[in-house]
Amino acid sequence: MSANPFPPGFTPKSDFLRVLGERGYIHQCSDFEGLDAAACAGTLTAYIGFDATASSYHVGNLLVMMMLRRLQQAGGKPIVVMGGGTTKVGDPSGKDETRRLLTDADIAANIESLSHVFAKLLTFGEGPSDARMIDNDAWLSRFGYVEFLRKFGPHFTINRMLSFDSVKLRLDREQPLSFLEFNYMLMQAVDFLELNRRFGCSLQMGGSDQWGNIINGVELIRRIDQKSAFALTAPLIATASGAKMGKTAAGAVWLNADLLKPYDYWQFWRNTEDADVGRFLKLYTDLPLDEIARLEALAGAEINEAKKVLATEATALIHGREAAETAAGAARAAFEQGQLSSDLPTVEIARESLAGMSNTALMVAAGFAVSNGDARRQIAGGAFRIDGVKVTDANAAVAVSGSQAELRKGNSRKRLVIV
RNA sequence: GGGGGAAUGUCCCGAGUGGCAAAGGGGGCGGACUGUAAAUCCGCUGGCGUACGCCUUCGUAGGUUCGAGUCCUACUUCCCCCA
Repeated sequence: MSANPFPPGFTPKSDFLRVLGERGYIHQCSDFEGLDAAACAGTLTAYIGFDATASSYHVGNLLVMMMLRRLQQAGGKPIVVMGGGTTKVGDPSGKDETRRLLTDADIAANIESLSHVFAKLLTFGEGPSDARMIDNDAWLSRFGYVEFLRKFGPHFTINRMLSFDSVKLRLDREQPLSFLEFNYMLMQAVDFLELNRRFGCSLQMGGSDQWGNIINGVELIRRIDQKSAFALTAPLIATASGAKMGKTAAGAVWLNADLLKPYDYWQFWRNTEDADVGRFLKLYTDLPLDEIARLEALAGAEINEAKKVLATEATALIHGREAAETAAGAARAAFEQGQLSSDLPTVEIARESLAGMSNTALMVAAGFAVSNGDARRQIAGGAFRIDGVKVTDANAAVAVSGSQAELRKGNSRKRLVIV
């Protein structure tokens, strides 16, 4: 059981805080008592801001998305703020160098591609606890420079801004922090103020690296409107062996299906470390806690059953129940029955081009190697199999006679080749 | 304004006397062992070529040299001291 995230003597009365606490989402809160009272008093409206710097989110972003889902499940109203405006400036938190500036067109394209995942996790609409999505460019771009400075500048001191981790990290590493980025925290604070006024949004959530940014918003609301608002952050999730969540060989574990196939997404969860299964079930699935407790208690090789449940449930949330079952079935056929499954991710190669193709080229084509040299080294290390037969000669022609074959790299990465 | 230092393999940290594809970690990948896990041990970790090999890399741009990560000049960014 995870440690009690609440201060001594505090027991939440609201479903929202109780569930977040039980399932392990809570790292820090500006005022547990006040937030709990607000959650009990009526519909709690909370927001999380999301960057639009890439075309897909990855599992590292999933945690806070789940917090919005929990809020809605508890009767609250979630607001997704797309950072169309803030992305024009760039959040320095957690980055050790300045990102290249994105064009407005890039940002618009990213937002389009990013929005879909929220529809999977939240119910949108006009009802009291329906989710809303809003782009902060709507208000941030309206301000003139002098107007912005006069309105909000007096409420921030450089002394304090310099003390925030996002700034200190950059300074300590002797990396430049541009004035542009330095302004990011003001913009995020203004977001919170604006949402508080428009929708009565009184809570901002985020990752633990957002604490400083969120607190700035809480204080701005108190100073300008004399109202109370709250900050709540989630812990940084790492695996039991300390690796950051969501980084694998192939890069980030993307949530968009065009960047990472549901099958591979399922595999990601299937390969969870034993020690993380219970924690991840609580965070990344909707299964009830007693069911999770049962799964978590499985010992030895039986814990694999829990991992399959985790994989299927987590995949169903993002890619739908059907895709999750398909992925589970493909894995069952490929791993447990040793059969070819047409549901494995496939690589299609024309018969003519296969004729003279070397094993090296095939491995690159399958996405198992990033370069020919990499493929050669992998083959030398015995990493590559075709239909279970280890490939030994990197330069030999591919030995595939039928119309399809199973490619395998390492113990667990599989692809189907269709000729 | 003056003086002194720093920037290294585009994942991170970090050695580096003019001969360097560049020590060592971490991370990652692969092999063995397993349960598609962890731990442990071993191997790999710039690109192209079957290969003697070729190409591109040490903040940016020039220069000296047969040869430059290493020396010189200018620039960019950061740190420290003096004013």
